Amino acid sequence: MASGVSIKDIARAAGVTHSTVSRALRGDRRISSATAQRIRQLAAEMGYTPSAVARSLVTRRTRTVGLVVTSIADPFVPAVIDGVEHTALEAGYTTILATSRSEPERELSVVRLLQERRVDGIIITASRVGALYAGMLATMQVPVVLVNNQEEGEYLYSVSVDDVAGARIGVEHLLHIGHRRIAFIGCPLRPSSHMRRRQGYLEALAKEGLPANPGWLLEDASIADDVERGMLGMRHLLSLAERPTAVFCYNDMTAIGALREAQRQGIEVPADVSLLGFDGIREAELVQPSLTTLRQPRYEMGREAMTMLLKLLDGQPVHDQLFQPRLVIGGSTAPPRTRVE
Amino acid sequence: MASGVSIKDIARAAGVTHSTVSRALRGDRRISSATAQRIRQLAAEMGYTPSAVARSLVTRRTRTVGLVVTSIADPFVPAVIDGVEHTALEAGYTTILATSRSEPERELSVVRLLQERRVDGIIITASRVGALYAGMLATMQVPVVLVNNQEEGEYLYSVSVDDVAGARIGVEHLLHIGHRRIAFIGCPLRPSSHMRRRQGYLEALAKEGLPANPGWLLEDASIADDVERGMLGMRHLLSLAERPTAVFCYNDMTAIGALREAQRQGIEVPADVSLLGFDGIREAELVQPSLTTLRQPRYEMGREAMTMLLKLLDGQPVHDQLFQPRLVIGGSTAPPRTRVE
DNA sequence: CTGTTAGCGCCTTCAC
DNA sequence: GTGAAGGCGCTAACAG
Repeated sequence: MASGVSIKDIARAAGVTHSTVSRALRGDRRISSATAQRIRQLAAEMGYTPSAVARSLVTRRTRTVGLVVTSIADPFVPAVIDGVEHTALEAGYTTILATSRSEPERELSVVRLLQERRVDGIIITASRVGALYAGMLATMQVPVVLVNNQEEGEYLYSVSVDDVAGARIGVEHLLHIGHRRIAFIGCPLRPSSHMRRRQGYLEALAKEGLPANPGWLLEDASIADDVERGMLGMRHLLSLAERPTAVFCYNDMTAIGALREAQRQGIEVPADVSLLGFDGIREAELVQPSLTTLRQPRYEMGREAMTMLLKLLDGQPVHDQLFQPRLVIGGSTAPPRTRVE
Repeated sequence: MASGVSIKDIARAAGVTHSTVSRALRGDRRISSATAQRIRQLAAEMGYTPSAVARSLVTRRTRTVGLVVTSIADPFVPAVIDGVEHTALEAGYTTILATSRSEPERELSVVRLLQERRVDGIIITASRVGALYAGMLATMQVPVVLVNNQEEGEYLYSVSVDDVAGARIGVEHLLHIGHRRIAFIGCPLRPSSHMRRRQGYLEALAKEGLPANPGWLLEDASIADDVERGMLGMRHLLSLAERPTAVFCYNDMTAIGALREAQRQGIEVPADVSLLGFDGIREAELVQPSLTTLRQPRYEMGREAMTMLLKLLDGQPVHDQLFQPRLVIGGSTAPPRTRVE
């Protein structure tokens, strides 16, 4: 800890009480501008730095929020952090960062740590135990906002992307340019968005009167790494007698894996097979061809989560926010080479 | 803030003093295991969560470190955060994250904020005002560790990558495969590493007896965005009567910009011009062709910075660490098509 | 306008 | 083995 000098020291030097110093330093109108001036001067000279921990003890607010993310290596995460951190700082709040590595126990222990730190509120992205917080909210008096909660069930405040609509719009695009044989490489390890994107995929097919081919619906829960799951998924699809002409991938990193595998086998994208991603991460623009994808407004979602938290801390009512993803057309989708039926 | 229950409440319920509770909860051997057991039981039932802020006030340690980064959008940053955060958590420390946006004033105000929070130590990446902390270290009693400090001058503890050696090795690789006309697109906005990479570049040329062509040494301080500076730099180089056959770019994002511009003009990489990056970020592997680059062990550098901080907090002596970047050969470099002289 | 007093939740001698 | 008392640095009534 720092700067041994406290308001008492300043008080002594100024010949006043520590409460006078406290007031002067915080700009209380009741202090004569003369003494206030003198005190501020002294504080600066003596190198005084107020102690947020002492203040927090008495005000019972730390002006600190906890931000729990799965992993900073997940390309989805950084922009969310950015949105949260900027909004927090603007409001004079500090952000404590913690990673859960997508492990439920770790997520809980990290939340406990944040409680001890007496954060005023908590934001959790891709929580796998979101429902728990509804109950905990009673005991722990801090509000929790979930971003893209990954567990079905009751929970309180949330900011999410509309997975169903996104998937539907994306698959509709594929249908629109002529595809009829469309596969889906999912990610059951993120149960909530997996099911929702799957649903949007099925809805789009159904609307077109197309039956879902179960052999084209990949739901492998054994592979955590997105790129690898995309590669293996693609390898499987390409080995089928009846190949799809387009593949909707759970997210961009999965699509990148699929792309890599296709190119490795000399399959051309999009000429031989079209690829659709989800997320709109920077990497999607860098690969060749660039990915057609559904962009999540990640920065804005981070901002909104923090804004929501600020409202909750202010006692204002809030309602859940559902963000619409936007279709970004890249080079990975094109009409199928051979029209089927 | 949370959980109204304090050790006093537990004391009352257990029929002992709050000091007994304090001891029992922290496993003081002097408390009979019977009462200790009872107290722990009670604490759990009552949903007690110790207050780190109250504890910090008396112990004068927060077990918290501040981590200042330029921007989380900088692809260099996330892995460093990861290394710091993991190491911190292992040691029971919490990480407060703050971004400086590479603005010196903002960096300083953020550091002040961290001081108020009474963090035990601070880690700053790519600081532009590193030297200041040497002086401040006297007043503020918290140690500061700099990662890739971007300002020449006196400072205390640091973890850096060996820019000179990295640049030299990279350019030697270009020379080795036959290039003689090698340009450099620098980044004067990061003064320290710019100068060092420039130096390594010049040293490698000199060792080969090659004069440095000033027209091939680009030092534009007016463009902050790496990709854009790479694009414009490349455009300029391609417009020259005497074109280079290879370009060493300050970092990978700059190289990606250069690559994009070359491809836009129908110039083939590496056939027409070779490209060398620096950093070894994930994006370098995704572009076509993948970049030849110098990989910085970013995660390890984050770990080392935090480890160093822990030692400092423990009163142990530390010495600066210089990490060696590793040459990663990708598809962006090849022998020049036409041998010159 | 300024001083007095109390207490936030916890740790820590010093007694018993 | 446990209690009593004091204080970490600050804010917040309540007096004057």
